[in-house]
Amino acid sequence: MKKISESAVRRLSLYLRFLQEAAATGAETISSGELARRGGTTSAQVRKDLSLFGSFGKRGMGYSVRELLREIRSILGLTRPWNVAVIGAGRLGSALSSFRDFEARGFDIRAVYDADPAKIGQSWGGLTVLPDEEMDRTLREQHVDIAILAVPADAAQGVVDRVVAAGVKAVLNFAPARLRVPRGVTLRNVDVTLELEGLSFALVNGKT
Amino acid sequence: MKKISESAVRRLSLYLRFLQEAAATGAETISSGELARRGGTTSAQVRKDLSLFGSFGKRGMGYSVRELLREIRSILGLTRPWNVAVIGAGRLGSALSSFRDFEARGFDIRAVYDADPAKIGQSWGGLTVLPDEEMDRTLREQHVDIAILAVPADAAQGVVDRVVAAGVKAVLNFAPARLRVPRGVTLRNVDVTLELEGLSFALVNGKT
DNA sequence: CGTATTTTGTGAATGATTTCACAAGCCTTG
DNA sequence: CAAGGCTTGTGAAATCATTCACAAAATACG
Repeated sequence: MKKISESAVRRLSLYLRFLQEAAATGAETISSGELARRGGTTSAQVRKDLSLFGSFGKRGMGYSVRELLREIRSILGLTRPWNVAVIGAGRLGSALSSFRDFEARGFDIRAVYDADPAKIGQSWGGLTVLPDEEMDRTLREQHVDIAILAVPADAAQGVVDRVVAAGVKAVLNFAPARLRVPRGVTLRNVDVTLELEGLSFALVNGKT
Repeated sequence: MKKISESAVRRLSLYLRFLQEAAATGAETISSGELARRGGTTSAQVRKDLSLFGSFGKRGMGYSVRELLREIRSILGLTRPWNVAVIGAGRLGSALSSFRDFEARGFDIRAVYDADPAKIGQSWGGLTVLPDEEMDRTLREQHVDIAILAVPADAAQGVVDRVVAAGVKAVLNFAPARLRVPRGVTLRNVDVTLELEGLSFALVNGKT
């Protein structure tokens, strides 16, 4: 299979969102031009992205919203639900655990962990904060696929090592730290400080 | 001036972090190879990134940690503090407002706003949640440079229009929505759902 | 002082991604 | 059912980003 760039996957995810919006308004079909307009890209880009996976459109007509929704969901692996755990029950972990949007998209938060005894046992919308000693066992038991790390930077590498040992194959890291994971485990970082510094650069350079 | 890619700026931001770590351990110099190792890139990439802005190293010796720190901070516009406002006092806004790391890096959170009367007046670490009607006036008064949007997706475009009208030139958007901003305003998105879907794709495709 | 060693800075080469441009397909209309 | 008008799918071209490879500069050391 061809190599798919990260940016292409990001755009597919965006197209999926636009398709859902279009479906909500009752649209039956949508053109690459319309998807491009909403995504701030070009129609050729949209068609190229889709062509990496097949031919889903009808010439002259565009794409069937329903069909393309189904295809992109399938490409992105969103036809099955994923089990997610949030590690770290601080303010950020709390915010992420309560984000109802995730459930709607098939990311089921199965557990929240923390090392702080004061936090353990607290209940958040049906979830109880578990002590981190139970992490290793329960991550396996619940077949957790994705771990979201909302822990301090200096704890992050230790935590990621443990979740990987417990069979987790995908990690979304919010700690401002560069983590090492073995081959076969996918890591993505959300680094707010980096984003702010990017904005700072843009401000002093007058770029858009 | 040459065009600087977004990824180059991201890497500079990372190098900055590594330099701070190195400085903390008392290191006087650092090589491109060492920076590359920590950043998961190559030494040639590091040198190329730096060469976009000047020649900061000594052949045979590497870079002076102190000097390169100063240079990168200057490149990224981090020699002055920036005024930041957080819009939306939900859980995410709360988490962001309390993130002490920002202050340390020169991003001063000057105000938090919300539209919900129940939240207004609450005090968080020296900041009082202000009603959104005061936004337009106080953003200007406080010379806010950067707005962090932590509001629901369907409110985001309206909010961004208002902060732009109030003179804000950089926006960090956490809402899962594609926003339109005029030329001269920089927008960055942090979209957790997109990241999760990227992980989902990796899981079903066995990619790293 | 000269040689060995290290590491930078940077053109040239390679690789990846985006844009262009157009033939081919599908629908509508008369 | 033929002509006209859209819109797709995709090679080719162009642009953008990364890696290579090496001369030049700096130090260390005998």
